[in-house]
Amino acid sequence: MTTQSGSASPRAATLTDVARLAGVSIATASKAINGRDQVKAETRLRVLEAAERLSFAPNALARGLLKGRTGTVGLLTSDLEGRFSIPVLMGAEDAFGAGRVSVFLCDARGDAIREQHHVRALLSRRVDGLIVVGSRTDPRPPLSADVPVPVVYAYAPSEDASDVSITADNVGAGRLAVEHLLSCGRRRVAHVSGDPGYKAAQDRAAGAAAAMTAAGLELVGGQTFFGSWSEGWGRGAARMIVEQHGDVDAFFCGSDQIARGVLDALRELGRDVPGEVSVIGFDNWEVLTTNARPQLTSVDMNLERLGRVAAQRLFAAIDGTVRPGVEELPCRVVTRASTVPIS
Amino acid sequence: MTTQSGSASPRAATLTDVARLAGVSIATASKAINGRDQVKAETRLRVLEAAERLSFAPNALARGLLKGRTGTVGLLTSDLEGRFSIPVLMGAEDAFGAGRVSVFLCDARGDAIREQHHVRALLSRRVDGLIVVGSRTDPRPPLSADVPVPVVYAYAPSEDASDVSITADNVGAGRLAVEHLLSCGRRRVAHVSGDPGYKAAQDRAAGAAAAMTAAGLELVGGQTFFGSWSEGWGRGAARMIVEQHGDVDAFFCGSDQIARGVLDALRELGRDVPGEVSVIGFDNWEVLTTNARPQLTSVDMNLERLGRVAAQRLFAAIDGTVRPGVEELPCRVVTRASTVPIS
DNA sequence: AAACCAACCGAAAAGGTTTTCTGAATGTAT
DNA sequence: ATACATTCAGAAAACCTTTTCGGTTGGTTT
Repeated sequence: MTTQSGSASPRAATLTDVARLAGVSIATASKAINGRDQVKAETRLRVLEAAERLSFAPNALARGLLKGRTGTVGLLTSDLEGRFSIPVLMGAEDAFGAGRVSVFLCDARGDAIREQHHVRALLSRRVDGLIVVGSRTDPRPPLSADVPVPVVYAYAPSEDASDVSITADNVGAGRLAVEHLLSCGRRRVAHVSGDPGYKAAQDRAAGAAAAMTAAGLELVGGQTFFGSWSEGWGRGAARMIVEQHGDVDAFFCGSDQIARGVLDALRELGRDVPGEVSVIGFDNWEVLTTNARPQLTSVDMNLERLGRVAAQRLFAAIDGTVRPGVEELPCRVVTRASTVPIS
Repeated sequence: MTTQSGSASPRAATLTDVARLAGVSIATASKAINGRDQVKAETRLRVLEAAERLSFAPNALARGLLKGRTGTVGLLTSDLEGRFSIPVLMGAEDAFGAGRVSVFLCDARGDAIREQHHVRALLSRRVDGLIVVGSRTDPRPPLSADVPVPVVYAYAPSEDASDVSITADNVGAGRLAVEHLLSCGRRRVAHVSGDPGYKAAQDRAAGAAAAMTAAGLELVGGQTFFGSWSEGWGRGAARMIVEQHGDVDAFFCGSDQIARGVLDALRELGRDVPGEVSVIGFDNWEVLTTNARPQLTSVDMNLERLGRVAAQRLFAAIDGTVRPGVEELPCRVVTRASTVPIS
């Protein structure tokens, strides 16, 4: 049964209504509500009561029109389903939500046309700035140059070095992971990673290799085993490596999914984790790490922090202070049962 | 090195600029741009060229102020990290993005105070409507009554039956899952589910029991085995059930995580899936289903569609047409290797 | 008593767009 | 040539808030 809404909303209360009810001019009402000091305490009280009674909410459109600042920012993501954008987005939303800023969310689905379309819409709404969130750490083409508001690129940096970009330090992360394994007393470390077409995969591998070299060691097999970001690849790679290099005593995996596969294969091969072999994953995806047997140590990219930092940089840029270039935030190792020191 | 931005953005072009450049009044410019028919073709062309040259974008604030409609809606979610909100959000974003509507995203983190705060901010920005997305199907308290714009509740319905709510048909989903297992020739179906405090768990269990009854059968153990939404519980429950009811030939799991645990346990017990036992999960979470051995059949709640429908209902409500009550959308079974007909 | 000061309030402009109504110009019918 | 219809352009109001500046009131100083 379809009905017409008899919506009992006559009209949202305006400052004029408040002023009339309080028996003052709109100028005074405005000053009273905004805490300006040109109004007597008693009058202010009267105005505030009136505002309360009418549940008055100042019209942000009118205010934005007047002040040139809207207190809104656009958050442009390329793929919401990807699990990297979400934490970044949360961090940003968090940092903004603390203040008086609201966030427009747009998903471009990796389509440049759609992205352009969204940018236009956002500019038309006079956002104060934009955050562009990518799903890979490979640099991406910048937005068309004539965007009249500050832009910050998060996770996926801009190709243009004069833009402001925030991303995760994947080289450092690779180093951290290997150093953690070494600190557990391991020496024969294999690195199983995903699609080599990802810059993140290459960076982590570079960091891992560097850390091994620094310790006077070499990765098992003398290389990184690239494949796909799947459990299946993890299983296959682990079996192959154990067969060819029986003395392997640690796996640094390029993702938690790969690590899950490695863990499964090791169990089936009768290798004890963490007794004989240590395993560390990447991404610290709770649902995978905490359900693994044993629970999985993993590298956390701190994406939420990344989002927060991006928001802060955007704030700064809106206030006119910019620090162009790519800022790489450190990752951290979250230790669980799959890596323990050799006793 | 921090620098002051020499931002080369003098000022966004306004309609006045366009009009001046085209040598017409702003009224004519407006009409030309908006396709009104009070303007000569040749004049319109001149205006459009001018607008193009200045890359003019009409100020949505001014327009919204005047027309009373802003073309924005608020999307209020209670937990972004939860994986149920995201697809709904995507569907809604999608449905809106197709038109001229932009979406404000707010995450209340399950905190009523923060929610209230966000609602106020959104109303201050004069959104045309609100979608409230929950992370569980348990009914939730409605927003405070004096919200002057239409509200649609998605996934988590409102406790107030006169509100508009869209959710997933979990009873029907339970029935579907069991019917699928029966159609594969199974008769001894066990139902392993998660936290019984979730309405979704109860609903699915009810649907499953009903389907068994309708087929003249009974669930293995005469009940649903509730526990937690984890792989660990799936493993433990499967072991227990196989021990106590050795003739079990199918598992309906309350989540894909539980199903993963069940699959692991069955493999370790030497029970062949899908040869001896069929397993069906719930949520159709790709990363879990497609990486399972064998790949996991699962019930998909179609959350993206749910988001889209919510957006459509909101559109309708904004246009004055409302259909109060809880609308339950059907789920569907996505068949993979873990369930095949007995040959 | 005159001049001055402080405290408070209100009028008005500005911000950019849409829409209505009036006005001008051109063309058509008588 | 006059009356009239038609087509197009522009002036102005409206939307709601903030802020500046001028004005009023009452009290204080010389």
